[in-house]
This record gives sequence, structure tokens and C-alpha cells, in this order.
Amino acid sequence: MVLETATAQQQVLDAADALFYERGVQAVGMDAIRSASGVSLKRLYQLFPSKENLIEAYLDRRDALWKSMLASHVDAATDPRSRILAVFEFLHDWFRQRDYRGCAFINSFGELGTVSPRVAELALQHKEGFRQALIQLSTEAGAADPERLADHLILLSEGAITRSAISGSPDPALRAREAAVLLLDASLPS
Amino acid sequence: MVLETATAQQQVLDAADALFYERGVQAVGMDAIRSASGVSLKRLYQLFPSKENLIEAYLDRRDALWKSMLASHVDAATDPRSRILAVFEFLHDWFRQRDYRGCAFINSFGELGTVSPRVAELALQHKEGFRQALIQLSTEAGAADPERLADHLILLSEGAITRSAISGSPDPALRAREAAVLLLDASLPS
DNA sequence: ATCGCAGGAGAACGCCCGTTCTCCACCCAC
DNA sequence: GTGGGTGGAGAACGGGCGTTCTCCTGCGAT
Repeated sequence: MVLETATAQQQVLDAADALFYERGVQAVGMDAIRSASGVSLKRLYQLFPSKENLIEAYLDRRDALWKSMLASHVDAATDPRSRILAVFEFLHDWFRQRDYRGCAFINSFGELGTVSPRVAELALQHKEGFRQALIQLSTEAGAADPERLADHLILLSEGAITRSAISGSPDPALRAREAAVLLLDASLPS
Repeated sequence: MVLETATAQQQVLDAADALFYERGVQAVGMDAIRSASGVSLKRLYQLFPSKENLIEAYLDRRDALWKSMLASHVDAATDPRSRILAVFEFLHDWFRQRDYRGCAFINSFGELGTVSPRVAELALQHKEGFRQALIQLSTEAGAADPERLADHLILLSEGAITRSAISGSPDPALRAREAAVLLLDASLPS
């Protein structure tokens, strides 16, 4: 046996993640994933029967990783207010990664949203998961209208994500945090 | 003469705009633009010597149109505060367009940002133009730190742009307006 | 009337895509 | 040892890409 199935899957997903995220889904051919992962085309296709299938797996893994990174930042804080602000510190850390290129879901949606209902659905689910997390944090902080506060915080976060990608600077996370403080002051009981 | 040069250019740009915006730049071939515009491939290539060139023209025109739509909404208001809020009413109108699919610059940046410096530059310029407009409005409204307020308003706007695209609903513009009101209350002299 | 050339239709070119197939080397059960 | 199946390398396939080229029609200037 040349390679454990589990290992081969990891290597394919690692390569797919790096390439899809850096260059976009459409610009990366299966052959590029083959040579980056070292897994033969034949095996690649028995692990992931089509490119669309591999794209789904790529997005699924991104979603899980993103959620766990967010959770670890949030859970490092105890005060409800600082748990909310931890979201923006998570974003700042994320934006500082050397290869940061925006949100994989937004980028994939831009490429395939009209043509692949599955990608559109995964993007929506990813963002909805983030929304639920913010509603939870807003509720814990005692917001009078947690959904409203959560929506406001999402707008700041998504705005920071795209502005940071285009400008190449992590600073939008700090600006978003500033604005979040103002919104919390206005929306939370002192 | 079969077609005025100016007319042919318009038809090519109209077709490019519709197709590039709907399906993304990479997914649309020159042949699709040819048949949608009715302009022969030969003429198309003497009007725009390469696809990259046509993409630039597409983005340039989007930028000009976007700026003029924004300006006409803003200029319909006289009170400095409502001129700022007019930005979000402009967004709401935009999001309600049947074919709304997010910001062409964000989408193109996601597709080509790493591979085409020109596209990355045009995206940055477009967003910087928006930022300058918001700084101007914030200054006119008497903000103590106009750049700071403008950055906060940008985050809300960009967030609304992507959330509206992914969710398919124009509501994020209303949420963004709500949050903008809170930020204005906190940042402008009463 | 004839020349010249702009412009249309679409084939041609070289390349890359996603996917499948061929061929061959290897390794385990018997 | 031998058979069978797994998996590697890479060619093959059908199609689309951006771009250029060929061929032909039609019209304005001389």
C-alpha cells in the first residue's frame, strides 16, 4: 500500500485548500492538485468523484476550521462584552496571515454562485452559522434585540473581511472593533 | 459602414457588462461576448486588443456608473446627516435590482486579484473612491474624526453588499442604515 | 469598371480543462 | 509461483479557451 486512504485524502485537501484559496476555484485544474498533492489522478478521482465534489469538501473543511478558530478566540474571554470583541481580534489575527485573500465562501460564491446551487448554499450556510454565533453572544451580553445587534456586527465583520482583502492591510479589523464598541455602547445595558 | 465604431463599442461593453457581472469574468469567453453583442470577433479585437483590456473597460464603466448613481442619491438630500444616510438608500435600491450579484470589483478581485495586478489596482481604486466620498460627507456633517467615521460607514456598506449578494435579500441595506444611525449618533455633534 | 480595403462568418491554432482509459509494476492470498 | 487486483504514470478524449487567419462580400474612390 503506497499511501493510507486517510493520508491521501488529507494531502489532496491540503493541496486543494492552498490552491483554490490562492488562485480561485476555476483557475485551478485537477492536474495542479494532482502534482501539488502527489496523489495520482486515478486515486484523486476515487477519493473525490468530481471537481465539484472536491470543492464542496474544500469549503466544508474551511467552514469547520474557521468556526473552531473563532470559537477558540471567543472562549478565551469570559466577560460577555469582551467575548463579542474577541470576534474582531480573531479577524485581526486572520487578516495578518501571509496568504490572507478574503473569505473563501465569498470568493467561491462570486465565481460559481450563479452556476452552482451547492456552492451558493454552502456560502449561505457558512454565513448563517456565523450569524447564529453572534446572536448567541449578543443574547449572553443581554442585548435588548440580539438579532439586530448580531446583524450589525456581521456587517462590520464582513466589511472588514473584504476591505482587508482588497487593501492588503489587517487594519480594517481594528476599525471594525472600534465601531463595534460604539454599537455595543448603544445597544447593551450599561 | 455596418456599425459606427462608437455604437459597436457600446454594444460590446453592454454585453460584457451583463455577462461578466452575471457569470464572472473567467467563465465568459470572448465568443459569448461576440454573439451577445452582435459584433464580429475581428472588430471586437480591434476595439479591445485583449480580454484583459476589455475587463478593464468593463470595470471602468462600472466604476463611473456606480459613482454617478451614488452621487444622484446623495445629492437628492440636503441635510448633511441625511446625505450620509442616502448612501444606504442607494445601496437598498441597488440590492433590489433583479440581477444584483454583489460588487463587480470584489468579485473580479476574488477571481483575478492574485494573478492580475491591474484588476487588483482597479478594485483598490474603486473602493478608495468610495472612501473619499464618505470622508467628504463625514466632514460636511461635522464629524470630529471624519476618516474614522468614513471607515466605519464603509465597513457597514461593504458588509451589506456581500451579505445581500449571498442571502439574495436587500434587507442588509436597512440593517446597515440602522447601524449607521447609531454610529452617527455617537460620532456627530448633536 | 475596377481597385482596394473594411468588415463579416467562421475555421484554425495551440493550449488547458475535467474526466477516462491504457499499460505496466507491484504485492498479497493461495 | 501464479493470479488478481490495486495503484502509479501518463496518454487520450472531447470540448472550450484567447487569439489569429482565411476567405468572401460589398461598397466608396478613382
